Amino acid sequence: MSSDVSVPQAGVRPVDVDRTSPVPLYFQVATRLQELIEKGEIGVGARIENEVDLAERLGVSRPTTRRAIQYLVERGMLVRKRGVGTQVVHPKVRRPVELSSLYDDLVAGDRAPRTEVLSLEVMPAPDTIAAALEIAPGTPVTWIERLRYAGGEPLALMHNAIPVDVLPLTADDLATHGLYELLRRNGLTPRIATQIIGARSATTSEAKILDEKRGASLLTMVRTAWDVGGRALEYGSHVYRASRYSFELNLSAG
Amino acid sequence: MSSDVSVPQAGVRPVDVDRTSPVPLYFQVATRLQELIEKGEIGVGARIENEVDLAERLGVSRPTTRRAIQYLVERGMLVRKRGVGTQVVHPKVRRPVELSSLYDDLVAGDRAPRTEVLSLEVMPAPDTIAAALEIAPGTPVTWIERLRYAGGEPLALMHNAIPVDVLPLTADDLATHGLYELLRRNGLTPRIATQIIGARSATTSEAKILDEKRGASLLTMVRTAWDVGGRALEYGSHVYRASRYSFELNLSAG
DNA sequence: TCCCCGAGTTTGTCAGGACAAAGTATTGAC
DNA sequence: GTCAATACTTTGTCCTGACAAACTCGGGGA
Repeated sequence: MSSDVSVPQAGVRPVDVDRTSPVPLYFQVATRLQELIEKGEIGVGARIENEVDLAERLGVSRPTTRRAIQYLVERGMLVRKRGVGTQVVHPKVRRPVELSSLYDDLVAGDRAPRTEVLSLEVMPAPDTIAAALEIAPGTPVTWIERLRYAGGEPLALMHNAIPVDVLPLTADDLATHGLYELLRRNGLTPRIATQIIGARSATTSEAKILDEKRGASLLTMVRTAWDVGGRALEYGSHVYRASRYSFELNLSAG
Repeated sequence: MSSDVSVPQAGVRPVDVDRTSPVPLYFQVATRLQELIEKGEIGVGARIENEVDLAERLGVSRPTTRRAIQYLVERGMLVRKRGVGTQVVHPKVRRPVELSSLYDDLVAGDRAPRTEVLSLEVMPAPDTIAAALEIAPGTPVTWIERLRYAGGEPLALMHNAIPVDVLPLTADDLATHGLYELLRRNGLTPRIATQIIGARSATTSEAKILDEKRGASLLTMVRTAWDVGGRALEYGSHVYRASRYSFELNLSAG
């Protein structure tokens, strides 16, 4: 096999682990390996040393080494095959990162984002929103309408509903902070969300607000986010100018 | 704590594991636990038995039990806290499942899908496609144009490019099998993909093919998929009728 | 009554050993 | 020379044992 030539055994220098440190040994090993991989010192496609030898040289047990490797395998940096060995995968294929967090970071990437709170009121939840949030219809929610700008242009019209017993909100808060930032600051961590992305033509009023022609294509996104306890934190129904915005996602299988 | 009342200890019947089976013990235990949780026999929020007792009653070692529990923790069904125990999380919060695989399963869900191959030819890759696939411009690729129906109506117009040295394709193959099915059958497993979802208005010819009015909103999706080795397998540029289709995604954070 | 401290519980980390299973490379027979 | 059986390498599974760290809860002291 010619591939053997291009798959050199990569070594990890021995003296590495610090047994006085409070950070677990397996994590120290994993971090060390990750560094070597990211610096390119182990090279894409290279086989790393086998578990047994690596454990011996680092002075830790095989289960500890194994756990370190497993950690990196789960993060998508390594691939193991029984009877073969453990290889470094291509950087392009890494990042099992769940998904681009939300939407803010996308606009924040290059263009100066700005958010204008058009309205904010507490009202009883209508049926559709109550259903999405899995709360009783009529439960008081804070209903927010915001207009997001990027690069001086309107980008998105966002509607959100947050149950008041989840978090009371004021317009001042939202003027300076993102909704998710406010949630997190109050100990409310969204864990999963379901999104539906679609498209439709702009209504006359939407077109006016977003500075588009009537009938222009809009991207729509409806989302509900839950925390660890399964409590719905937020419902959102947003429309984006398709001419200025798109969703980018990285998915990983297996 | 009143929560103790609502958090009963849930038991797992002892005789369960089959040591003659080729399926690993930890997996047998994990499967058993998962069944109990999904059937609701352990109830949301309930604490499961502690590792040590569970291991003893099942007749396996603690590491094995631990691994089984860990497996379910990683899948988002359980949450552990040191000094506290292991709890069943709310079903809504489960499913760190990466993402709905692709598109096929969505239409396959309820409506009878059908695919018509409009054209298939081998041609040198134009610059944009070559760039997306990270191959040299002019490298021969199979260029496919397909029309997907669901429930008797046209749903999407799909364009794909697959490098011929990745997989040679024929129209017959594609008439009866999905593109990803063909890839997988040939040992080509897409591992990650980047997608960009946007929207725009239909051109006249698109509107005609898709049975829409001119200027109707279309969902657009551009995707490149790579295998474990970082080799680009497929480039796709698809348009969907926004009136009949939307993307649903479940994302999970941290 | 309130607070702090310690005992008990439960998960987290780590070691060392043993065998099984899958893949690769070598050897041997034809 | 080709092919199949064998030996070897490497990861996968499983065990026993031990101690540490985080959390809960009850008792004792101020």
